Amino acid sequence: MFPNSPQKLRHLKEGGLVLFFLAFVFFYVLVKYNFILKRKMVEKVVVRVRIGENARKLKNEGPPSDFWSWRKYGQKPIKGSPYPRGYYRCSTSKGCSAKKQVERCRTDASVLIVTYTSNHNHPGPDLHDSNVNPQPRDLETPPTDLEDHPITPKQERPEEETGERHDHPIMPSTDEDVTEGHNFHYLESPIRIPQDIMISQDYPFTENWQRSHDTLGIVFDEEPICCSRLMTFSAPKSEENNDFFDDLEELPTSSSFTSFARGNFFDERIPVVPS
DNA sequence: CGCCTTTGACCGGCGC
DNA sequence: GCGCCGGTCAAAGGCG
Repeated sequence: MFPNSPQKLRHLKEGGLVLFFLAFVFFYVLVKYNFILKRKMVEKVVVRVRIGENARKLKNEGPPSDFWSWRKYGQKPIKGSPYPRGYYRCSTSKGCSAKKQVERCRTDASVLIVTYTSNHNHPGPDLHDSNVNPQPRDLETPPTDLEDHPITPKQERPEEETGERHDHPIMPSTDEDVTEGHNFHYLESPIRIPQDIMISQDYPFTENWQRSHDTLGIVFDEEPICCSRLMTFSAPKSEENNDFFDDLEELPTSSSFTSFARGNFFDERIPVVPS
Protein backbone atom coordinates (compact mmCIF):
# COMPACT_ATOMS: atom_id res chain seq x y z
CA MET A 1 0.00 0.00 0.00
CA PHE A 2 2.56 2.47 1.09
CA PRO A 3 5.92 2.68 -0.54
CA ASN A 4 8.49 1.06 1.58
CA SER A 5 11.54 2.05 -0.38
CA PRO A 6 12.95 5.32 -1.66
CA GLN A 7 12.94 3.82 -5.14
CA LYS A 8 9.20 3.18 -5.09
CA LEU A 9 8.60 6.54 -3.48
CA ARG A 10 10.55 8.18 -6.23
CA HIS A 11 8.63 6.30 -8.87
CA LEU A 12 5.38 7.27 -7.27
CA LYS A 13 6.44 10.89 -7.18
CA GLU A 14 7.42 10.74 -10.80
CA GLY A 15 4.18 9.02 -11.62
CA GLY A 16 2.28 11.63 -9.74
CA LEU A 17 4.11 14.33 -11.54
CA VAL A 18 3.39 12.66 -14.82
CA LEU A 19 -0.25 12.31 -13.95
CA PHE A 20 -0.38 15.87 -12.81
CA PHE A 21 1.32 16.96 -15.97
CA LEU A 22 -1.04 14.92 -18.08
CA ALA A 23 -4.01 16.31 -16.23
CA PHE A 24 -2.66 19.77 -16.70
CA VAL A 25 -2.13 19.16 -20.38
CA PHE A 26 -5.59 17.70 -20.67
CA PHE A 27 -7.12 20.64 -18.91
CA TYR A 28 -5.07 22.98 -21.00
CA VAL A 29 -6.18 21.29 -24.16
CA LEU A 30 -9.77 21.60 -23.05
CA VAL A 31 -9.36 25.24 -22.35
CA LYS A 32 -7.44 25.73 -25.51
CA TYR A 33 -10.00 23.88 -27.55
CA ASN A 34 -12.75 25.88 -26.04
CA PHE A 35 -10.80 28.95 -26.87
CA ILE A 36 -10.44 27.83 -30.42
CA LEU A 37 -14.15 27.23 -30.57
CA LYS A 38 -14.76 30.67 -29.26
CA ARG A 39 -12.49 32.07 -31.87
CA LYS A 40 -14.60 30.39 -34.47
CA MET A 41 -17.76 31.68 -32.98
CA VAL A 42 -19.74 34.21 -34.85
CA GLU A 43 -19.74 37.50 -33.15
CA LYS A 44 -22.81 39.41 -32.35
CA VAL A 45 -22.68 43.11 -32.23
CA VAL A 46 -25.16 44.39 -29.75
CA VAL A 47 -25.98 48.03 -30.14
CA ARG A 48 -28.02 49.62 -27.47
CA VAL A 49 -29.72 52.69 -28.75
CA ARG A 50 -31.17 55.11 -26.33
CA ILE A 51 -33.99 56.77 -28.17
CA GLY A 52 -35.05 58.76 -25.16
CA GLU A 53 -37.55 61.45 -25.85
CA ASN A 54 -37.66 60.58 -29.48
CA ALA A 55 -39.60 57.55 -28.55
CA ARG A 56 -42.50 59.74 -27.68
CA LYS A 57 -42.58 61.30 -31.07
CA LEU A 58 -42.32 58.04 -32.87
CA LYS A 59 -44.89 55.40 -32.96
CA ASN A 60 -42.93 52.38 -32.07
CA GLU A 61 -39.49 51.08 -31.63
CA GLY A 62 -37.63 49.99 -34.66
CA PRO A 63 -34.31 49.42 -36.21
CA PRO A 64 -32.08 52.42 -36.32
CA SER A 65 -31.38 53.49 -39.82
CA ASP A 66 -28.00 52.44 -41.04
CA PHE A 67 -26.09 52.31 -44.26
CA TRP A 68 -27.60 49.07 -45.34
CA SER A 69 -31.13 48.34 -46.14
CA TRP A 70 -32.85 45.74 -44.09
CA ARG A 71 -35.85 43.67 -44.79
CA LYS A 72 -37.99 42.46 -41.98
CA TYR A 73 -38.65 38.76 -42.13
CA GLY A 74 -40.15 38.08 -38.80
CA GLN A 75 -41.32 39.32 -35.49
CA LYS A 76 -41.75 37.37 -32.34
CA PRO A 77 -42.92 38.19 -28.90
CA ILE A 78 -40.16 37.49 -26.46
CA LYS A 79 -40.91 35.83 -23.20
CA GLY A 80 -40.38 38.15 -20.32
CA SER A 81 -40.40 41.20 -22.49
CA PRO A 82 -43.48 43.24 -23.24
CA TYR A 83 -41.97 44.22 -26.55
CA PRO A 84 -41.65 42.00 -29.60
CA ARG A 85 -38.39 41.36 -31.33
CA GLY A 86 -38.09 42.11 -34.98
CA TYR A 87 -35.88 40.11 -37.29
CA TYR A 88 -34.24 41.85 -40.18
CA ARG A 89 -32.13 40.60 -43.03
CA CYS A 90 -29.84 42.66 -45.19
CA SER A 91 -31.50 43.41 -48.48
CA THR A 92 -28.76 45.58 -49.85
CA SER A 93 -27.21 42.65 -51.59
CA LYS A 94 -28.69 39.35 -52.57
CA GLY A 95 -27.24 36.51 -50.65
CA CYS A 96 -26.01 38.68 -47.86
CA SER A 97 -26.29 36.79 -44.60
CA ALA A 98 -26.16 39.84 -42.41
CA LYS A 99 -29.02 40.00 -40.01
CA LYS A 100 -30.08 42.05 -37.14
CA GLN A 101 -32.59 41.79 -34.39
CA VAL A 102 -34.30 44.78 -32.94
CA GLU A 103 -36.07 44.84 -29.66
CA ARG A 104 -36.70 47.18 -26.85
CA CYS A 105 -34.98 46.86 -23.58
CA ARG A 106 -37.44 45.19 -21.32
CA THR A 107 -36.43 47.36 -18.42
CA ASP A 108 -36.09 50.61 -20.26
CA ALA A 109 -38.43 51.19 -23.14
CA SER A 110 -36.37 54.12 -24.29
CA VAL A 111 -33.50 51.81 -25.15
CA LEU A 112 -33.45 49.79 -28.30
CA ILE A 113 -31.31 46.71 -28.44
CA VAL A 114 -30.11 46.03 -31.94
CA THR A 115 -28.20 42.82 -32.35
CA TYR A 116 -26.23 42.43 -35.53
CA THR A 117 -25.34 38.91 -36.55
CA SER A 118 -23.37 37.45 -39.39
CA ASN A 119 -21.55 39.72 -41.75
CA HIS A 120 -22.19 41.53 -44.95
CA ASN A 121 -20.70 39.64 -47.84
CA HIS A 122 -20.68 42.73 -49.96
CA PRO A 123 -18.88 46.02 -49.72
CA GLY A 124 -20.54 48.64 -47.72
CA PRO A 125 -21.59 51.97 -49.07
CA ASP A 126 -18.71 54.17 -50.06
CA LEU A 127 -18.62 56.95 -47.57
CA HIS A 128 -15.12 58.11 -48.10
CA ASP A 129 -15.84 60.77 -50.64
CA SER A 130 -17.98 62.81 -48.39
CA ASN A 131 -16.41 61.92 -45.14
CA VAL A 132 -12.81 62.57 -45.68
CA ASN A 133 -13.11 65.83 -43.93
CA PRO A 134 -16.03 65.61 -41.60
CA GLN A 135 -17.62 68.91 -40.88
CA PRO A 136 -20.54 69.81 -38.73
CA ARG A 137 -23.66 70.16 -40.67
CA ASP A 138 -26.94 71.75 -40.08
CA LEU A 139 -30.01 69.76 -39.62
CA GLU A 140 -31.54 71.33 -42.68
CA THR A 141 -28.77 70.19 -44.97
CA PRO A 142 -29.15 66.53 -45.71
CA PRO A 143 -25.89 64.66 -45.88
CA THR A 144 -24.80 64.30 -49.42
CA ASP A 145 -23.09 61.06 -48.74
CA LEU A 146 -26.42 59.41 -48.40
CA GLU A 147 -27.01 59.89 -52.05
CA ASP A 148 -24.27 57.51 -52.79
CA HIS A 149 -25.66 54.82 -50.63
CA PRO A 150 -27.62 51.98 -51.96
CA ILE A 151 -30.37 53.06 -49.69
CA THR A 152 -33.42 54.55 -51.18
CA PRO A 153 -35.87 56.62 -49.24
CA LYS A 154 -38.18 53.72 -49.41
CA GLN A 155 -35.64 51.47 -47.92
CA GLU A 156 -35.34 53.88 -45.07
CA ARG A 157 -38.40 52.43 -43.59
CA PRO A 158 -40.77 54.89 -42.06
CA GLU A 159 -42.74 52.08 -40.67
CA GLU A 160 -44.07 51.84 -37.23
CA GLU A 161 -41.11 50.02 -35.86
CA THR A 162 -38.56 52.53 -36.89
CA GLY A 163 -38.01 54.34 -33.71
CA GLU A 164 -35.12 56.23 -35.17
CA ARG A 165 -35.86 57.94 -38.36
CA HIS A 166 -33.08 60.33 -39.03
CA ASP A 167 -31.40 61.20 -42.22
CA HIS A 168 -28.26 62.29 -40.58
CA PRO A 169 -25.16 60.36 -40.09
CA ILE A 170 -24.23 59.35 -36.67
CA MET A 171 -22.29 61.60 -34.51
CA PRO A 172 -19.02 60.67 -33.04
CA SER A 173 -18.24 61.39 -29.47
CA THR A 174 -15.36 62.87 -27.67
CA ASP A 175 -13.07 60.77 -25.67
CA GLU A 176 -13.82 63.03 -22.78
CA ASP A 177 -16.76 60.87 -22.13
CA VAL A 178 -14.70 57.91 -21.42
CA THR A 179 -15.58 57.09 -17.95
CA GLU A 180 -13.38 55.55 -15.42
CA GLY A 181 -13.63 51.87 -15.09
CA HIS A 182 -14.99 51.51 -18.58
CA ASN A 183 -12.70 52.37 -21.35
CA PHE A 184 -15.28 53.26 -23.91
CA HIS A 185 -14.55 54.26 -27.39
CA TYR A 186 -16.76 55.80 -29.93
CA LEU A 187 -16.74 54.69 -33.46
CA GLU A 188 -18.51 55.03 -36.66
CA SER A 189 -21.03 52.35 -36.86
CA PRO A 190 -23.34 51.35 -39.63
CA ILE A 191 -26.06 52.89 -37.61
CA ARG A 192 -26.96 56.02 -39.37
CA ILE A 193 -28.56 57.98 -36.67
CA PRO A 194 -27.22 60.96 -34.86
CA GLN A 195 -26.65 59.23 -31.67
CA ASP A 196 -23.63 58.15 -29.84
CA ILE A 197 -22.17 54.81 -30.34
CA MET A 198 -20.50 53.41 -27.33
CA ILE A 199 -18.13 50.58 -27.60
CA SER A 200 -17.16 48.92 -24.42
CA GLN A 201 -13.80 47.40 -24.22
CA ASP A 202 -15.00 45.08 -21.59
CA TYR A 203 -15.00 41.57 -22.72
CA PRO A 204 -18.19 41.54 -24.59
CA PHE A 205 -20.32 39.11 -22.81
CA THR A 206 -23.72 39.85 -21.59
CA GLU A 207 -22.78 40.40 -18.01
CA ASN A 208 -20.47 43.10 -19.06
CA TRP A 209 -22.61 44.90 -21.47
CA GLN A 210 -25.48 44.75 -19.10
CA ARG A 211 -23.24 46.15 -16.45
CA SER A 212 -21.98 48.76 -18.81
CA HIS A 213 -25.46 49.76 -19.65
CA ASP A 214 -26.50 49.88 -16.07
CA THR A 215 -23.69 52.13 -15.13
CA LEU A 216 -23.22 54.27 -18.16
CA GLY A 217 -26.73 54.54 -19.31
CA ILE A 218 -27.46 56.56 -16.24
CA VAL A 219 -24.45 58.69 -16.78
CA PHE A 220 -25.38 59.60 -20.28
CA ASP A 221 -28.93 60.18 -19.39
CA GLU A 222 -27.78 63.07 -17.35
CA GLU A 223 -24.81 64.02 -19.41
CA PRO A 224 -25.61 64.17 -23.08
CA ILE A 225 -22.66 63.64 -25.26
CA CYS A 226 -21.54 66.20 -27.70
CA CYS A 227 -19.01 64.75 -29.95
CA SER A 228 -16.64 66.14 -32.43
CA ARG A 229 -14.28 63.48 -33.41
CA LEU A 230 -13.89 59.83 -33.78
CA MET A 231 -12.02 57.21 -32.01
CA THR A 232 -11.04 53.97 -33.41
CA PHE A 233 -12.63 50.81 -32.37
CA SER A 234 -9.97 49.21 -30.33
CA ALA A 235 -11.89 46.39 -28.80
CA PRO A 236 -10.81 43.03 -30.04
CA LYS A 237 -12.78 41.95 -32.96
CA SER A 238 -12.50 39.27 -35.49
CA GLU A 239 -11.36 39.98 -38.96
CA GLU A 240 -14.61 38.85 -40.33
CA ASN A 241 -16.29 41.71 -38.59
CA ASN A 242 -13.89 44.31 -39.72
CA ASP A 243 -15.76 44.78 -42.89
CA PHE A 244 -18.76 45.49 -40.83
CA PHE A 245 -17.39 48.90 -40.07
CA ASP A 246 -15.45 49.32 -43.21
CA ASP A 247 -16.01 52.55 -45.06
CA LEU A 248 -17.36 54.09 -41.94
CA GLU A 249 -14.25 55.60 -40.56
CA GLU A 250 -15.16 59.12 -41.29
CA LEU A 251 -18.64 60.40 -41.10
CA PRO A 252 -19.74 63.98 -41.20
CA THR A 253 -20.86 65.50 -37.99
CA SER A 254 -24.04 67.38 -37.66
CA SER A 255 -25.37 69.88 -35.26
CA SER A 256 -28.62 68.05 -35.46
CA PHE A 257 -27.09 65.72 -33.05
CA THR A 258 -27.87 68.06 -30.25
CA SER A 259 -31.54 67.38 -30.62
CA PHE A 260 -30.81 63.74 -30.11
CA ALA A 261 -28.04 64.17 -27.68
CA ARG A 262 -29.78 62.11 -25.16
CA GLY A 263 -29.57 59.10 -27.34
CA ASN A 264 -26.82 56.67 -26.74
CA PHE A 265 -25.42 53.54 -28.23
CA PHE A 266 -24.11 50.71 -26.27
CA ASP A 267 -22.25 48.45 -28.54
CA GLU A 268 -20.87 45.11 -27.65
CA ARG A 269 -19.52 42.20 -29.53
CA ILE A 270 -20.71 38.94 -28.25
CA PRO A 271 -19.31 35.75 -29.68
CA VAL A 272 -21.97 33.20 -30.13
CA VAL A 273 -22.10 29.77 -31.54
CA PRO A 274 -23.26 29.86 -35.10
CA SER A 275 -26.67 28.39 -35.56
C1' DC B 1 -43.94 45.18 -60.85
C1' DG B 2 -40.75 44.99 -57.30
C1' DC B 3 -39.97 45.43 -52.70
C1' DC B 4 -41.70 45.83 -48.43
C1' DT B 5 -44.27 44.45 -43.92
C1' DT B 6 -47.29 41.43 -41.52
C1' DT B 7 -48.27 37.24 -39.41
C1' DG B 8 -49.31 32.49 -38.70
C1' DA B 9 -46.97 28.21 -39.41
C1' DC B 10 -43.05 25.57 -39.10
C1' DC B 11 -38.65 23.86 -37.32
C1' DG B 12 -34.90 22.87 -34.20
C1' DG B 13 -32.80 23.26 -29.69
C1' DC B 14 -33.34 22.65 -24.97
C1' DG B 15 -35.08 21.50 -20.43
C1' DC B 16 -38.06 18.63 -17.74
C1' DG C 1 -41.68 12.31 -25.38
C1' DC C 2 -43.53 16.68 -24.67
C1' DG C 3 -43.83 21.47 -24.29
C1' DC C 4 -41.65 25.87 -24.50
C1' DC C 5 -39.09 29.16 -26.87
C1' DG C 6 -36.45 31.54 -30.32
C1' DG C 7 -35.60 31.90 -35.10
C1' DT C 8 -37.08 31.39 -39.87
C1' DC C 9 -40.23 30.63 -43.73
C1' DA C 10 -43.62 31.90 -46.80
C1' DA C 11 -48.10 33.47 -48.25
C1' DA C 12 -50.85 37.51 -48.42
C1' DG C 13 -51.42 42.12 -48.91
C1' DG C 14 -49.79 47.09 -49.15
C1' DC C 15 -47.28 50.73 -51.30
C1' DG C 16 -44.92 53.63 -54.65
